This record gives sequence, C-alpha cells and structure tokens, in this order.
Amino acid sequence: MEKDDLRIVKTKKALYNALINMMKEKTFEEIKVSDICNKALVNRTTFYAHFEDKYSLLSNLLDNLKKSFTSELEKNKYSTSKEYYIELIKIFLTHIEKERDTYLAIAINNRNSILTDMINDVIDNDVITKLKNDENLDATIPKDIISKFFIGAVINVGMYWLYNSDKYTKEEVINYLIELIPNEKTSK
Amino acid sequence: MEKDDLRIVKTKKALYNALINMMKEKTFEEIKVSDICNKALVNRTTFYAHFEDKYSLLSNLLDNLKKSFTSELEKNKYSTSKEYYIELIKIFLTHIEKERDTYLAIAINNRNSILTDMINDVIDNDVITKLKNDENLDATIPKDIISKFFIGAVINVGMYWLYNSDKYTKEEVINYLIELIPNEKTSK
DNA sequence: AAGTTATTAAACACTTTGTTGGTTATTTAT
DNA sequence: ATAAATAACCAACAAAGTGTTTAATAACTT
Repeated sequence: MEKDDLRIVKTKKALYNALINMMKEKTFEEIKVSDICNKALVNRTTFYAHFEDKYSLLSNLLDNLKKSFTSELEKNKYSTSKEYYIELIKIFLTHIEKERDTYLAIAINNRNSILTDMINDVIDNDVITKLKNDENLDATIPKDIISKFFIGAVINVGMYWLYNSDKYTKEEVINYLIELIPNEKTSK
Repeated sequence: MEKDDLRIVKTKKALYNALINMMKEKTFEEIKVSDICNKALVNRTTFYAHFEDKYSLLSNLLDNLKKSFTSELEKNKYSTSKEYYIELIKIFLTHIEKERDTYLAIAINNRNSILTDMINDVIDNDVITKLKNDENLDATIPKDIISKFFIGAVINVGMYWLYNSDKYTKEEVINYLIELIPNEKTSK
C-alpha cells in the first residue's frame, strides 16, 4: 500500500486545510505555494511531490467535494420531477452545511460557477431522464433550460445562505426554495 | 483634456480586446501581461502606465460592462414586480447578446459569479423597493431570497444560452424565462 | 508648427515557480 | 522490535514573470 501511508494522508490533509483557511481571507491568486506550505507546516518540495501546482491542489479538493456530494445524491430515489427536485434541494443544503468552510472559501473567491458545473455534471443526465418520464411537466419549455434555471437559482440562494446562516435556518431556506421552484402545469 | 487623447483610447481598447480574445482560448491565469501586450501590439511599459496589473485590466473591463448594463437598465420603469422582472430579463439578454464576446470570455473562465455580484449591485436596491410595494407577492418568502433565486436562475440560463445561441433564439429564451419565474400568489 | 505627452526600448532588482541531489525521519511489514 | 522502504526535509538552482526606471522617439492637441 502506498496511498494509505499515514504521512501522505497527513500532509495532504494539512495542505487542503491550509488552502481552505487562507482562501477565506485572501484571493486564491494572492496565495503562494510557499504560503500554503508555511501554514500547513509542510516543506515546499513535499508539496510538489504530491501536486503539480496550486491549481491542481484546488482541483483535487473540488474533486473530493464532488465525490462526497455524488455519494449523498445517490440516495435520492424519487422519480417524479417535483419530488426529485425537493430531495435534491435538501441534500444540497445539507451538503454545503456539512462542508461549510470549503464552500465559504469557494464563494468568497467568486468561484461559484465551479459549483454550477459540478452539479450539472452530477445531476444533468439524471435530471433529464427524470424529466423525460414526467408527464405533468409543461412540455413547451426545453428540459435543459429548466435544468439550468433550477440549478442556478438553488446555488445562488445556497451561496447567499452561507453568508447568512444566522438569518435563516436550513429548514426555512429549504421551504422557500420549494415554494419558489417552477410548478408543474397540472392544469394543462 | 488628457483622457481623450487618441493614443490612450487606442491602446486601452487594444488591450481590452486582446484580453477578451485570449480569454476565449486560455485561462485568465495562464495569460501573462506580456502575452496581452504582444497580441495588442503595445509595449509592456505602456501597459503598466495604464493598469496596475492584469487584474486591474479585467476589473476595468467589467466596470465598463457594468456601466453599459446600468444605463440600459435605467430605461426599465415598470413598477409591478412581475412586469419589472420581465423587462429585466429582456434587457439582460439583449445586453449579453450585444456584448457576446466579453460574456463568452467571462463564462469560459468560470467567472460567472462576477456577473451575479454585478447584477446584484445594480438591481438589488431597486428590486427590493419594488417588491416592497407589491401587494400581490407572497409575503412569506423574504425578498432577498427571491432576489437571489431569480438572479441566479436568469444568469445561469443566460450563460447557457451563450454557448447555444444557435439552438434557441433570444425571444425563445425570454419566453421560457418568463414562464419559469415564480408566479405571484394571487390566490392568497 | 510648437509644445505636450504617450509610447517605446533596454536594463534592472525582485518574487515566485518548479526541480534536483543528498540527508533525516517516519511508517510499514516481517 | 527491527530492517527495509519511502516520505518529508533542506539547500541550492535555473527559468519565468513582475513591476520600475531611464532616456529616446513618435503621435496627438491646440
């Protein structure tokens, strides 16, 4: 076993944490590799043994986030589109609550669209097939548009909530979002 | 007059254009000041005579965009929230259509949240006061949440449309968005 | 057409990056 | 508990990019 070597696990974790904490105070671009290493108490040579550069460090961090989110999403087994969206909202908000520090770092650094891309990657196929089977939904609006609309709205509210966790509880935000998402045109 | 000196106008424009065109092919971080200058046929010393660094160049570019968008928005004199939103959507899509190159550069570089911030800056006060006077709107959902929801959704669809201008016309996208925005709870 | 000022060119110190070779310390597996 | 393996450390390095300065040249304004 190479990857489970405690030293590797320890240094990688230290580097991730250092990056997250610094991103809460500085722009990602202002952060130098040596800054990260100083904060993480890791030698710069060691950094380069594990990551190509700081971009690779950030991208690995986001990959981990994506994996964690994906695995949480797989529990969503609702089939109708409305129920599916509601469950997705709950899972997403719970996820960013759990990983608050990381998401704050991303939000402060204006990298929200990375999240948009990530969530698109994760749910797009899933959502589109779900929407296909949903008879209730208004057929005049293309599914890809609906998906973008929904994802953009939820992420933007989610990121806003990060800064205002004291203003609204998670449950409140979830309820607001559920009320706001486009209703099926059942009358049609 | 200093600022109207043709040489200044010309070099600044050349630098802006060079940046926009390079951002369509490269990451902003990969673009070096000397790259911009080479493409713009401007000496590097001249660059530093006008801008602190490349971040300042980008930020000035976005300021210009913001000014142009703001002045277009000022024509929106609708008072009810629904009408206001519809007009906002039209103005926004027309705006990104006009400035397609710049927005594409921003979108490709994952800097969409800069737009979110910009639009929030521009309309937030405006929208909130409009919503205050709107009796039809469901009072149980806070106005800031509605605003974030709406802005996130519209920007995400707008950015998606940039990549798919051949798939949907502007008018189609506008109509989809109008159908998707949260309806007033007139029944309440 | 004269005066002003932006642009250019070359050279500079400085910071950050990414790499290398040799040494020390930690972990794993026997 | 110890030996073998390998990760982390340290110092030094070349290369690339940044931002500034100086003096000469070119372009614009009135």
